[in-house]
Amino acid sequence: MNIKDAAKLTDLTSKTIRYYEDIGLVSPQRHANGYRDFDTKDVHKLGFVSRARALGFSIEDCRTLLALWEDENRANADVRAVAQEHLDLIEEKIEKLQEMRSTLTKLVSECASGSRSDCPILASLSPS
Amino acid sequence: MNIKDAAKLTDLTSKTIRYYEDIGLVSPQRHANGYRDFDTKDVHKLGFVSRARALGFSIEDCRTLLALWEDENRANADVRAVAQEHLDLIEEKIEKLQEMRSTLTKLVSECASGSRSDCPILASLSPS
DNA sequence: CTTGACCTTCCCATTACTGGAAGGTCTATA
DNA sequence: TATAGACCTTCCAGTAATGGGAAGGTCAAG
Repeated sequence: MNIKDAAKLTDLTSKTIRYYEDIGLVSPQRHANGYRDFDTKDVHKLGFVSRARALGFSIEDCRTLLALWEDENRANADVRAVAQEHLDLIEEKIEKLQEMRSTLTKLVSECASGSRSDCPILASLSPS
Repeated sequence: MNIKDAAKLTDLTSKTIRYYEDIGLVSPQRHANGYRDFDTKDVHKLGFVSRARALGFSIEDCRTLLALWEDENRANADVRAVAQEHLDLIEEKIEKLQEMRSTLTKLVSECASGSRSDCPILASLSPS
């Protein structure tokens, strides 16, 4: 299967798939003309990575998860550890963003309601 | 004032300040020996940017906000618009992250509780 | 006069791609 | 058979916002 078809099946772009080959996530065969030839296994791997990325896993996490996926003797705990670590990162990001949101929401609403000429948003950013 | 002192006053690093000069956010004078010389106004600008960055504003947002800050005739609505747009972005990110969190939390807990050999996390990433 | 803490510029690395140029290949149609 | 256009290839550069580190200049203290 050519790259575009593989891309369609995995919700990736051809560009991205080439990049994934560059960094060693997949290694499709080549046709005589040099075109990449993706088999079922390649497509499954790409789909796996695509879904993991959609859950926010980093490429390196994906690499690890792929290896675990292909490892008959893996321990579930190893997979769980990767996911848990990622989850912790997500929690952190959410908290940080919620803090920003809280501050900004307040400033924006103050700025909206006041008809005065000084802007609460700029004021909060200005040196005290 | 030398760069390190400006950095300390603004919670930035010297590296970051040099970068901000590169991209035109500040333009400190130079001493005869070539060292940057930050005056009060430079430091205020850097502090402004530092605080805006801490609220998640992009560098380009910071550039816009700085310009508005220095514009005597600015309209509050302009500032509010920048902040509101940023706020919308933050909301989006939070929602996306919360979705990821919800999915991952479920998978991790399933993986933790089950003593079976198939891993729910890997299973959810595998091709259907 | 030397040490160590600064300062400078410059270039490379990061993350996960995306865009584009230059050129080769395949297939269908005129 | 010629050609259009839809693919494919590689390679190079750019993104955001820094961080790391090399190579070298400067300054103040002891």
